[in-house]
Amino acid sequence: MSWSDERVELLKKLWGEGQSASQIAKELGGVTRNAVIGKVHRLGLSNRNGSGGGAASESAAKAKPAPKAEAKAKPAAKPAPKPDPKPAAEEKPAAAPVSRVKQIIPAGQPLPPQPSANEIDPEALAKVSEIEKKAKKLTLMELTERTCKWPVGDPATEDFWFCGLPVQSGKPYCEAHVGVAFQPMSSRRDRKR
DNA sequence: CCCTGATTCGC
DNA sequence: GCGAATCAGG
Repeated sequence: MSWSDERVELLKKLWGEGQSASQIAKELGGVTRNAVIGKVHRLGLSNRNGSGGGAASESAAKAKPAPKAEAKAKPAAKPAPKPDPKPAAEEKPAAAPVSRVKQIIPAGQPLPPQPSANEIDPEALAKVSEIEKKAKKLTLMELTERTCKWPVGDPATEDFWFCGLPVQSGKPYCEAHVGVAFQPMSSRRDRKR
């Protein structure tokens, strides 16, 4: 794979968005994160720093102020070459947070539990619905051992995806979802019955 | 252990 | 120019 014009462009875009090198590598496909990083440097992107011999910035890349400010006005060029077959489906809120997720996932991997119809910490729920906006919206096949496997939406419709955010070490979900998945017992205390 | 980016250096 | 290997930090 070579760095075609378009690929470089996408690289710049994603890098500018603060995507990690590995993430960009995955999206580009055919390259490793090292390749991405190497290219980034050659392109002159990257941070200012000059520690020789190794290590460089400690937490420079992590912080991203708000460098977004460029409206590429490419002349007669294809506006958005998305070689990514993503079935964009965000017309409706489909939101239905967690309360009514149908748990009918094809068989296979670790299946997420269901936040029963119990009352879960409102705070945890709020956190979830908030992070869901940032969810990677991965498909079953894109899940890895380290991506949050929390299902969102109705598996029977197009509005279905997996959270996909980085898992909370060890757990199958990201921090927010771990929050609602593993209730401390405190809040689930018997609902008298 | 997982991850991150940075640098080096043979190709 | 490229990117794997390596390094260094979280």
